[in-house]
Amino acid sequence: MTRALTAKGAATRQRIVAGAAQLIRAQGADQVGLDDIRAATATSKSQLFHYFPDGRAELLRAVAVHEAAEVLADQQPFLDELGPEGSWKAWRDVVVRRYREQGIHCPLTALTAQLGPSDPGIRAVVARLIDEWHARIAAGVGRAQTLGLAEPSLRPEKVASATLAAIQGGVVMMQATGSIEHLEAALDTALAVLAPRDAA
Amino acid sequence: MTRALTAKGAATRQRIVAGAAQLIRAQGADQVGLDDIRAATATSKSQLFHYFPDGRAELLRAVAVHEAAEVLADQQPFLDELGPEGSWKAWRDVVVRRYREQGIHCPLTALTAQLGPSDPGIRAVVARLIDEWHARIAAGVGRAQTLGLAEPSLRPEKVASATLAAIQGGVVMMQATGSIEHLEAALDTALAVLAPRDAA
DNA sequence: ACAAGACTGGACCGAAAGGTCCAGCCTTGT
DNA sequence: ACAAGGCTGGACCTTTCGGTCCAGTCTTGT
Repeated sequence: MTRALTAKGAATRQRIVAGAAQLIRAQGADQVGLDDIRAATATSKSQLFHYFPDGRAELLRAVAVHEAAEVLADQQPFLDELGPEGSWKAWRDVVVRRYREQGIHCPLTALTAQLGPSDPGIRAVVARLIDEWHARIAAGVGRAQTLGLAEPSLRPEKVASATLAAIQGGVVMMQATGSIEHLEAALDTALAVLAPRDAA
Repeated sequence: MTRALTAKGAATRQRIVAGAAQLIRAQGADQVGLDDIRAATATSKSQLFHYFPDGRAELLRAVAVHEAAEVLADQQPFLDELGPEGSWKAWRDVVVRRYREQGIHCPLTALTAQLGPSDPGIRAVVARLIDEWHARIAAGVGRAQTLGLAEPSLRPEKVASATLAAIQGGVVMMQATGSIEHLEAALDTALAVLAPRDAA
């Protein structure tokens, strides 16, 4: 952590992480070797180990951090504006579109299921992402309640858990079946408690 | 498929599949090599390839089939008795207990995320499991409606999608955070539409 | 200008793991 | 009893892949 990185070095490191993340998103973590990353980022073996002395494991942790930040960034500004009328649908559409476009490739799933089990560090990164995501949704529920748009008796954390689980579960089902319908149905159902008249 | 298997051969094959499934459940698919399976099942390399000529890939497909059947079997008889008053809670408790006990090790997740992406055959097995599971839940919703215990306007398939997604998503969140609370909250919320007074 | 050290290229190594092969044993059907 | 062929053991091959090493180049601070 006390390494001295020049501007050039930082750029190279960033290029490696971004390139590796893209490969992993597209092909799955266990399908991507250091050689693939090396080729995709126009680097050499020694550069990989220069910037990530602990090798593959450290690089993958960096990818996890990168992807976790990306997941939240993709939902902005909608995620932090949850609360008002229409804000839920706008966010929902962003989420659904995002998963529809990237198909079966979910960075979170790739990291949790493929790397998490054998790497506590990555597990921690994903756990923090879940917590953060959960907190932001819960905050939105709270704002909706303040605005008088949601039942005051609802517990925001519980609604947030259900909503987030609907997304994650919908993605799992999409990855298995190839259909995005389950995701839409689950997310709509979870959000129905906030705007009952929108439920189908 | 037209192979001639004696009783002894079938038993050995079954032992290999069950042993491999257990290892994969405990350690993750990519952590289990043919040598581990060989050691755990007291077999030799040639036996593995005798019963699974296509090697590792074919064996993993067999494990997928085995695990998929297990997932549904574990929920019986509760799954097929969904509908009446109290049946949902009984089933919910079975599901929650099951995941609480096996912790972060979910056979479905292991297969989908670790093997599915690179093996269409396994994807198909998991897809069929999802469809079957979904259909059984939907059937239960239909029975509840017939019994007058659920809103007739509910679409059973949509409720089933939301419920199944709540389970899958809750498991993903449990694997990441280590807490089963999200799973319980999500599943309870999804089932709340069937018995509104039970919702917290 | 000139060290110090950050940066880069690529050959090389060793372990791991999937897969092959063949020789010998056991079961089955006639 | 005796082939035919399923069943088993284990040595061996081959490729992949993470990781090491070293020599050489470019940057930076003084």
